[in-house]
Amino acid sequence: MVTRKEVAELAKVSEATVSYVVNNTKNVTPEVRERVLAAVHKLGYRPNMVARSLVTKETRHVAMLVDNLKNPYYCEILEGAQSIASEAGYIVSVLSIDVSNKESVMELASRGVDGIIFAMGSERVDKYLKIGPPCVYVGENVYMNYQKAIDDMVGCLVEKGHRNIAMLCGIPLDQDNIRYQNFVEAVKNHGLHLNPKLIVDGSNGRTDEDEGARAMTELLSRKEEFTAVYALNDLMAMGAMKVTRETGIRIPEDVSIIGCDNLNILRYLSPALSTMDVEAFQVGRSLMQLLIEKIKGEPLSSNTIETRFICRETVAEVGQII
Amino acid sequence: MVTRKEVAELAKVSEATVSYVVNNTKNVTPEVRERVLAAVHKLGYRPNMVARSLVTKETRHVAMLVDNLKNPYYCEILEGAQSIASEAGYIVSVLSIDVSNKESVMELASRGVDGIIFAMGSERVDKYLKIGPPCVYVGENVYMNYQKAIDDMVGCLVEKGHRNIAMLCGIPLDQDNIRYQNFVEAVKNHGLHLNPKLIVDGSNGRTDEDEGARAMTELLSRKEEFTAVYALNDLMAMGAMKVTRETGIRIPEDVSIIGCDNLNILRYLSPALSTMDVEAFQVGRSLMQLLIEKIKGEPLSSNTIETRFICRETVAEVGQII
DNA sequence: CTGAAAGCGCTTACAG
DNA sequence: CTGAAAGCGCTTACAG
Repeated sequence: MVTRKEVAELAKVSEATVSYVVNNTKNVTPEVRERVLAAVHKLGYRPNMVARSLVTKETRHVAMLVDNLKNPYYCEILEGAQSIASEAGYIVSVLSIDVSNKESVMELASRGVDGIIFAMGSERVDKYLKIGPPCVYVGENVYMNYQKAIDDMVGCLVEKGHRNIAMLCGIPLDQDNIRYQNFVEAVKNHGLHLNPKLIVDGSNGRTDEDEGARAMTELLSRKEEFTAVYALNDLMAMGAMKVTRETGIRIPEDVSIIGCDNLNILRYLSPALSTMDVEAFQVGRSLMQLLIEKIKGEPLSSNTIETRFICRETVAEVGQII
Repeated sequence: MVTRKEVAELAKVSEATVSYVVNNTKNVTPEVRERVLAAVHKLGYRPNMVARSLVTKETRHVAMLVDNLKNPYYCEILEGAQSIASEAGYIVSVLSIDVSNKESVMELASRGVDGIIFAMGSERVDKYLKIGPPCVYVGENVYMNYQKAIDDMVGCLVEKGHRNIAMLCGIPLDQDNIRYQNFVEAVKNHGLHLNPKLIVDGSNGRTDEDEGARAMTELLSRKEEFTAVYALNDLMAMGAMKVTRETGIRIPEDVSIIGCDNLNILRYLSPALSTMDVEAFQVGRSLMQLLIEKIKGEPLSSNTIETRFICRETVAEVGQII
């Protein structure tokens, strides 16, 4: 790499002056400016960001923590975040984290990341982490309002004659499982009785297809009556669909299934999965935007994303005989 | 952040000694060592990686460039790369790049990344880029041998009576489109005639569902006879399936469809897409492994990944009436 | 308008 | 075994 020193020598100015014109941070006479620019161009000089970071204390590098990178939902959030980041000169690294690992957060801090996006819906880390870079949390700084979508979903099911709706929870109930709470609320709102045996709690904190399959298997083994299943997210719903089909139960004739996230891929499933749109790309944008504000020390605003129930082919009238 | 200086003061040693024990890089008497460690622990000291990088010239940060982050295939590669990276103390950032953009590679260089993984199957960048960090390329350093899988695929189709097999190419033919070349070879090997009108070239370099839909539409508009379609990757195959279904053509009764990548998600499609397994996770691991070797200046070995045709429900006998 | 100098937090010969 | 000192490539008051 060519350094500032070489540019200074070629342009016959001091190293400081090179910085001044490169960063456009001080008035410089046009002639000097031109000389420096010419030298920069000729040598192909680019400032060493590591050195710059050491003095400015900012790396323009943020991290995004997810619990399952394979979930396309996170890819969309990431793309959203990157769209804002690249405009602002930031770069974002995604890391898969098993648990909310204090150690790995500390390592990120020592790497000098300017901020961290917690994209997984888990508990906060910076509460017991006084130091460390600014953080934003999905569910907190960007709040996703599932209540209306879940209300609509339950309403739609009730209208079609469903009374016994199961839920595959994924995230354990002892953690903040907003979607579960919203579901309980929605069930009440529609005058249904909530049968606790139709609620399958999460086990290992995973929320992927395998967990969906596991939870569905568990649900079936309970021998309770149900005509609809709401899974925490689309991946779990897909796992549940697989188990359901393999058991010989028809979708949607025998059981209706609903997911959440509105993954792009769903449009290619058959039957097409009913779900809730959560505008993941927009969530990513908002998270990054808020993080940048927080980094700059601006008063932290927060953002609410509305979600929306999308009824597709996996939902049908109860008792419909085909 | 607490600095080395504070640790030195608390432990009553020089700053150099702190480095020596933290990095375990020189013999230090046990007593001194203990004193330093105690101070480190008490203060919660972590070395500032930015400062360290400035002198060691390594950031243990690598970048991975992809053309479509939404393709789960890249997520698997990324996970593979990260599994090796985290063991070796590296962190990897993914960046979506529209074209093989020299400018963005230069920016990564000025950020001090230690290396770059080119995961998209596009042309090399470092050929006309003398400076810049070490790079590894999928298709070059990790070579994916599609020939056998594609041979098997064509063989399987021929056996089922197919004679006119179309291909949706995605990557333009003027770039290195290995899978297209392998396909041409395989068609020859099985004594078939290659009808150029059944080859749909890529348009914009995209290789996603939309491009698959576009290419399939284009293929149908040509009014040529065909009974099978091989798409560059699973995403394109899914786009093609959608268009096919919407046109009222049945899969696989009227047309067989084959993709490539063996995305996890395929197991949940119906009919299940035939594809080729490319061991994306393993590809990621190999890429990262090779990159680390290259960074260390070790003689660069290369790696071949074998692929394998997987016949599922989207392939059927030709002319089969149901 | 320009530059000499201090300093960012580290590593690592080198001398004691 | 320990530490004083130079240096990594920058930014930025400060003085001229």
